[in-house]
Amino acid sequence: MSVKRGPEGNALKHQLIIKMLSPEDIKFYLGLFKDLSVTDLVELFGMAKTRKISAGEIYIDEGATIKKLALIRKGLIRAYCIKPNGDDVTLMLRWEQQFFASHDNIILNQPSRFIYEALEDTVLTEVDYNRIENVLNNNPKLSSYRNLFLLNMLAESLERMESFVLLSPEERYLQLVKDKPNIVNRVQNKYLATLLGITPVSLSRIRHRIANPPQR
Amino acid sequence: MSVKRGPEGNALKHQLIIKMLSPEDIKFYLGLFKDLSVTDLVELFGMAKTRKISAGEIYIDEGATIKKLALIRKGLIRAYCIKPNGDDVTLMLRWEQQFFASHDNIILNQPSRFIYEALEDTVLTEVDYNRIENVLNNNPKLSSYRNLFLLNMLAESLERMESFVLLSPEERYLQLVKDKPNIVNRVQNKYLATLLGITPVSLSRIRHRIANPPQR
DNA sequence: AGCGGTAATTATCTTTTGTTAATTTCTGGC
DNA sequence: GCCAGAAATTAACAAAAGATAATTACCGCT
Repeated sequence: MSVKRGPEGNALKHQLIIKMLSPEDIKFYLGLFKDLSVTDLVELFGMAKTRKISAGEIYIDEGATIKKLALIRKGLIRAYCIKPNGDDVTLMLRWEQQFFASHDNIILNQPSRFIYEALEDTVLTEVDYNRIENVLNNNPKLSSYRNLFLLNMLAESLERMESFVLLSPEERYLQLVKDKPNIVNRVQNKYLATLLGITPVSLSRIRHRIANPPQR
Repeated sequence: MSVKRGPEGNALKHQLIIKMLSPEDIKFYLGLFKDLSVTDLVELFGMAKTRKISAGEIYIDEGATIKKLALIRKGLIRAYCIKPNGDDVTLMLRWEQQFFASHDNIILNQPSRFIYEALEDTVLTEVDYNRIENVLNNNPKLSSYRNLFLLNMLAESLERMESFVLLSPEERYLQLVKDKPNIVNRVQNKYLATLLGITPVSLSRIRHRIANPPQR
């Protein structure tokens, strides 16, 4: 009896966990992480919860300390913060098939300075980073996946940084329209403006300039 | 004989490698990586080379493809790129005890768009990332160190990004002076200006405004 | 100490952005 | 389909930044 306990226990655990992941979930994750085994997927997402957030609702509030890591299945999330003078500034937009995390909590280990709200009705899969950290550390395949994600996030962040140094506001807007036209359509201009580091009024003028090029 | 070959070979290898790392090097690295064993350090830096670059010299040129990872022991490195119109823009500054890498090569797997030059006589320890990648992947302690570094780089990059969205050019300059006064002193203003996303002329005016606040 | 080249500052002018407020357009809810 | 509130645009003005050029300050080198 005692001999079989270990394996039996594991098998049981897996069965239970697999029940929490629907077949569609498994299929979805397998599509995203092509070279991961179902076992690894279950290990990662077994303790994941699905959450629905309706448009306008706040997902992570300022001051939060829970290390949430979420994958967006449907919808759109905006991270913003409130400047001392009161107006809010968009720092990040995330949409379908993208991960995001309260980065103050996970990266800087401090209460979140940012607020994460849903701009559309949103469905996401969330895990508590504390609970998966061990799994990530001990499973080499998952470790290298985390590494890959960090590299991707870094690349994205560096690219955005470059855009501020190398491009004018107008060029940044044109780049955004070119690279993410669907997002431009889904998000209000006032949020896009602060994301680009300018005011909504200024973005409006830029759009006007683009539509009416100065003829001579 | 054949029984002892493995261990013996390893011991020999270590001895040879340790010879390449001077006692000062070992001490230096131990100070930087407090919880790494000497064995791990040797594994990482055993194949590292020391390079001296004199002020004004280029370390990595545009179009380079070698995945260099370097630790600055002394001196200061500037990464910049040349815009289509011809003027150069500083993207990054790195100095003592900091790592840097040709990030186009390592992160994006493409020829470097940037040029890395020494602004001062510089001494650095360099490794070919291809050669240490296996070591990093297979040694859990080193893996988690790499992870930590990626997180730090990400945090830094995000902070810089935030500064572009949340602060005015003047506030960015004040922040730079406050956070890195020694770097401000070591680097020419024209390089600081483009790092802040403005022109040297504009930085000069900002400095003037700060020195002569508008009295009323 | 003096020379020459570069960096930094200043000046002038143009363009762009920020700010505030008014006006128009859009949109969701009934 | 209408109405209220929000978003986007437009307007008007102030402030800041870009561009170019001239001037001044600085620095390395002999």
